[in-house]
Amino acid sequence: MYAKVIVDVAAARTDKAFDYLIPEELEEMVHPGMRVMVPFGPRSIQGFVWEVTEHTELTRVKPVKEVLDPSPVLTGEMLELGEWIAEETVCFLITAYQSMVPSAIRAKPKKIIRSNVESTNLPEALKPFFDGKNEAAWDDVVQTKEAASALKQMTADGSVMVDYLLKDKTGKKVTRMVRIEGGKADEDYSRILGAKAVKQVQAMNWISRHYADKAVPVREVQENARVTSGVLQALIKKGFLLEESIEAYRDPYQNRVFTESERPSLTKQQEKALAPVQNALWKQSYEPCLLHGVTGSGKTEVYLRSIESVLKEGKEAIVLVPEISLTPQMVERFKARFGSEVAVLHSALSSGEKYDEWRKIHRREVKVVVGARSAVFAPFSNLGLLIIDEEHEGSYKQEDHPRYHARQVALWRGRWHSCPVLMGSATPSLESYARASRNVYRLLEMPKRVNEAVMPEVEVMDMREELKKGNRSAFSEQLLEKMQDRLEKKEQIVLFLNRRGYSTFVMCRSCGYTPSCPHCEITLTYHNTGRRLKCHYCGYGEPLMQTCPDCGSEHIRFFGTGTQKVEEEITRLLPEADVIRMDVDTTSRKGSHEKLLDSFRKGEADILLGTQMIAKGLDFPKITLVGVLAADTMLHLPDFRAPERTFQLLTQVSGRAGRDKLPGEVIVQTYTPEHYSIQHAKWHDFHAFAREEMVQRKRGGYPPYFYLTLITIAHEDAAKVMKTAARIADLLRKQLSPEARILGPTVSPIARIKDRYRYQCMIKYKNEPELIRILNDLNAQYQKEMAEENLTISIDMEPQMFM
DNA sequence: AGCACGCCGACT
DNA sequence: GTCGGCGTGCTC
Repeated sequence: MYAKVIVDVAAARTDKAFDYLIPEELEEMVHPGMRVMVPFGPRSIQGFVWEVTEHTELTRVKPVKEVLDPSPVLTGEMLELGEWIAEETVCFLITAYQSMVPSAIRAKPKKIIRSNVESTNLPEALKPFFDGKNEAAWDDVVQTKEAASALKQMTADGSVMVDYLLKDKTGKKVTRMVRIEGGKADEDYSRILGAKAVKQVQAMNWISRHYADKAVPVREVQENARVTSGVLQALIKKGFLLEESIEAYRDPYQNRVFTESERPSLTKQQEKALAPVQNALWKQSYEPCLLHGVTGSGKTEVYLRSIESVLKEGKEAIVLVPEISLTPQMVERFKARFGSEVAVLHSALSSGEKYDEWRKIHRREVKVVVGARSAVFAPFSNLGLLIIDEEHEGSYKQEDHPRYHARQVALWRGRWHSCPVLMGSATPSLESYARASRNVYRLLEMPKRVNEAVMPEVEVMDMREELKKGNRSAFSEQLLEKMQDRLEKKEQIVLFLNRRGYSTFVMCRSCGYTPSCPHCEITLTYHNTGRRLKCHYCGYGEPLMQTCPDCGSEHIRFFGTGTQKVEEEITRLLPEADVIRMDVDTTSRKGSHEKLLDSFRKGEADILLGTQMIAKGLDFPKITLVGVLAADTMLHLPDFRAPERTFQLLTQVSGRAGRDKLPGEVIVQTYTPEHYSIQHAKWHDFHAFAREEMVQRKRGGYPPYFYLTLITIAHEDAAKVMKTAARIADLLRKQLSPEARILGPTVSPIARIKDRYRYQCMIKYKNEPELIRILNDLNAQYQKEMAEENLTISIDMEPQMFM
């Protein structure tokens, strides 16, 4: 028997299956989807078994060395899905497979040297590394020239061997347990053990009273029977106790109690949305559904009910949620309803915790997974439903290899399992909305809020007028007045500003000099903490200059407003208000995000001021005023989705207000009040916005009318980048059909990052069956330059970002 | 991606 | 003469 193995070497030339002989003694143990160690050239590496066959075309095959898994880590479905992802996103197969398993099982083999020479006979240069043992770490030895050269000689004459030690990164946590040896329970221990063994008797009595016939964690006995581990050890030795260990899971939620709140009854519109999903589930048919429900319409309850149906069918469900809205509140709702049947996967978990959650899924111990993007790969084999909450979110697209879109993966899996895929949003992406309009997806609408709550009143403030009145602050008069009003009424305020730091940039008033990053083509942002200028792309920082380095002037001015500056301004204008600021600078520490929100919920602050991250999921009844300080910050970015993102953001943010009994009010400050994104958001009119935006998309040749592919070329040498980009554009024009539009090459919106110049080409197309092949050829053609000269050509199918 | 093989310049 | 520089090519 032979195994076709995808080896763990992410390179163009190794991006295929390699054949290995399965030794007879391993024949029963090797199955597709398992990891194996195989010899590869002079070394030994890991790979995934892709297929087990009886034949090979080759005459010389090496044998599989070791099987790493007792059961496959990749199911047959995953193996096939990986192929699809590799093809669709133009990446290596191994890259696709690696992204499907938790990082903890991506074991890194450690290279070690074994010597078969007496340690005293070793060359002087090597002695310190072996330190009397016959093993040394390869990485340490090759650090110095002398040692490396001595090693080389010894390898040549066979007196040392290089070996690979597979370090178990998984670190399964075990709990030590004891149980009473059969037939020995309930005896008179003080008689058997003797009156002198007080502690041993104490331990046995406690165990027989509480755990007569089952195992108990050692720690529990120690704590409750007040004995030390030595006592238990003695009992094990005497044969009164049996020692065993069970695998423990690190449960990040172990200290929380989730109480099932009352299950709300469904509204008419919720029932209407739920029915088609249930039908598809019962009929076992693939059915993509777009659930368009306004903020506060109760989408989550529809998700919960459809999952209930899935569980009743004995099937499994995946719920995808954007990383930032995967808050404890969100998790709580699922844990409360489905208890221990839920696993949670998100980036805040340690790699060990992620691995534990993954194992629960792998072992079929849970039936529901709630998680961010990569949770779409949860290894269920009997899926009944996939849910994508906030379907429009750009973060579902992975920005590095493999550049997959979780929504596309979810649809693929839905088709594989013949089950419904439920995509929900208050502001669907135009791509999905267009598909729903053409009946490719089933459109489910929930236009009303639950509890008869009304949509908040949105007022648009023209900041140009404020400027004319001489108001240079971040707040319009109206907003400030209303803030004062809420403070008096003890209601809460949310202020949104999509810009962290203190100010956008600083400029010399005398000569106009603006400091920019020496490594990236981007102006530096001023941060008040530490009075430093920072680059938001590479992290470079420098102290704020006292005088202009160009002209020596002392007149340095701050332009633009960031969250830090607004915070300062609030303290000045409304000294009685308590403010919580939330942005990447205040939430970088683990758990701080949660802590800040918690304290706001408890009413410990009046104002929550934050960036993007506060736009979603906040559901606090006392918020009655939402202020968007600068609605047009994202409107003028060089991205065709800018209007869409602005509309989505305004809708999401204003959805935070008036979710309970108290009516909400929203104030949107802008310099372009007439813009359609802002106007339609004001009237909560998604359909009108979509209609108008579709016209723009058609005119510009953008999705959903055209598909896009973005090719970015980067290198330290600007001339080389330009030349290569031009050649690539040329090549594409020659090979693609005349219907395809190739734009560029042009300088990327960020022309240089970390000292590398960037150019890009964009392909707009409707139907190019040869495109993938052409892109693969392109990769092959430049493979050498990419490997040797640090040239990068990155191919992004259906990009979400254009920077 | 590694890693060895191989063919040319400066050293004991 | 040899050590070691890194170009070239292969890995079942």
